[in-house]
Amino acid sequence: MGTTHRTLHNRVLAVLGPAIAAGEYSVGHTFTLSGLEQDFGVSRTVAREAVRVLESMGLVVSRPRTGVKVRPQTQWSVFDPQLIRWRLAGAGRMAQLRSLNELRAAVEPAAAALAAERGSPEERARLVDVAEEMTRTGDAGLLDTFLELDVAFHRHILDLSGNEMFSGLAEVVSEVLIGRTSYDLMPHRPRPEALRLHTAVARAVRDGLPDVAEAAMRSIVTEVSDALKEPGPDPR
Amino acid sequence: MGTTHRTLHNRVLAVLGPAIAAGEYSVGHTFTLSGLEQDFGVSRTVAREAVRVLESMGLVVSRPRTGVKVRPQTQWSVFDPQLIRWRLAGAGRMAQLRSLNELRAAVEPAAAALAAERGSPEERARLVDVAEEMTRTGDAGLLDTFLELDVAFHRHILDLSGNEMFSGLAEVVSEVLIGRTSYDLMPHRPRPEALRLHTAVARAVRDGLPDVAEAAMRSIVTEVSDALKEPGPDPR
DNA sequence: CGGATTGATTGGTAACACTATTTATGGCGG
DNA sequence: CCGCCATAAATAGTGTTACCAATCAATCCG
Repeated sequence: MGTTHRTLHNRVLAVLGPAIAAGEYSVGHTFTLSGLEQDFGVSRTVAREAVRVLESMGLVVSRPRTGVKVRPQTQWSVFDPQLIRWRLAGAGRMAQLRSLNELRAAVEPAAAALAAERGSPEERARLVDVAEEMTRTGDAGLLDTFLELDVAFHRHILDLSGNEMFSGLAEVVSEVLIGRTSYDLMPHRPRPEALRLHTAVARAVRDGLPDVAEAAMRSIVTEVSDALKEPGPDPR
Repeated sequence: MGTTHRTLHNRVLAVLGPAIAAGEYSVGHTFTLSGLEQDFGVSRTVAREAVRVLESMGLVVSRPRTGVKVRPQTQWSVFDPQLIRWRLAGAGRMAQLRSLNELRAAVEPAAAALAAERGSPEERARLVDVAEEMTRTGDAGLLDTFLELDVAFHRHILDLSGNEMFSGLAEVVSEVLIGRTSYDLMPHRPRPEALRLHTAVARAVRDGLPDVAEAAMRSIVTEVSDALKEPGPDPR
């Protein structure tokens, strides 16, 4: 958790951001700079810098005479990686995971298709290696290593898509995969079907078959979102 | 063009941001705060606030003794609406439009499917009204009104999806639609096929048919991306 | 009821001390 | 004479304080 608390305003953000993101302050609640100065024991400059960042994320607006007002969620920059992290860390975690998974379900199949069309042959071939390694570690029950490979697999496809916006989701997808396992939303042993599908995606990408890659990836992500719809951690 | 130049640091951002986003400063180029103070004729505080915002978008890093360094594009928050606007305004316009369209092609069909499942019957029905109005104005050749309706149509579907991240793309999709017409990347008269498809999406959503809505929307967005792939009238 | 007043709060400037980091220096051992 | 490491100096961001200007919601008064 080496979150960069290098500067003072980042330390203020690390407290204020998650609190606002978690809805601990009602929409319309207003802070004052002097209030923030006192609460955090920082100078005006630092408080202002923190507010500027929150403002650029759409979490608050700052106006003279009014103060720093919390905006409704609909105005937030919901794709900001920092905001996503704050929400994953706090109360909105499940809601955030759900919407992120719906996003994945939409984006990753498209990314797989593009990856099959673009990307160098070597890089596409490397994907098969990762998939096979996943099968090995999955069968062996090496969960930590498996997670790392899973993350690498999905990130690689997003990068191969050649679309910077898809690549930009890699970080977020990683956090979803990690968060999912650490909150027991995953079967403790990877399902054979899932492993088979990952290999299918990899081979289709390697062989330059966009439609096949897209379909296989769609199976992966919809299977996952079905699992998330079920109430709690899987019994049995 | 009412971009909020209310504050001084926003005016600095309005110049610095687009310049960096357009790649006018090579990766690794370093500014100094005192340099920015002089170039823009602002105080240190203002320069620092601008840098803080750029930093939170991943465009630069600020370190002691080193200065404010431009980061490689792979580190940028490519979903930040502000950054997207800057790129659409400048040199990276076509590239940005292309990646945004690929994103739309992935997201909007999924959003249409979700909209058919969720959302109140009244709101879903309203979509049909918009589609029919589009057909009327389209046939009549009222291009400005048609664009407004088109924007409203797509925004409405993204909102009805009930996924805040999809809704969060509404602003961006609007800018794509607007930018597309204002840069002559669209037929000057809406194609009858496109009008028919919009109506088909609307009816499927109203009738609660996710698969039909998804398929029809997919036809819309892939048709558009095909149009973008063609060389087209080179602007400028 | 409408327009002027006012005071709370952010916006902006300036000057200075602190701290981190790079670069240069110098001394020491080989 | 060379190489290496410790140390000092230079430099740029970081943080603090104080003060004044601009804004605007609320209030007061004609």
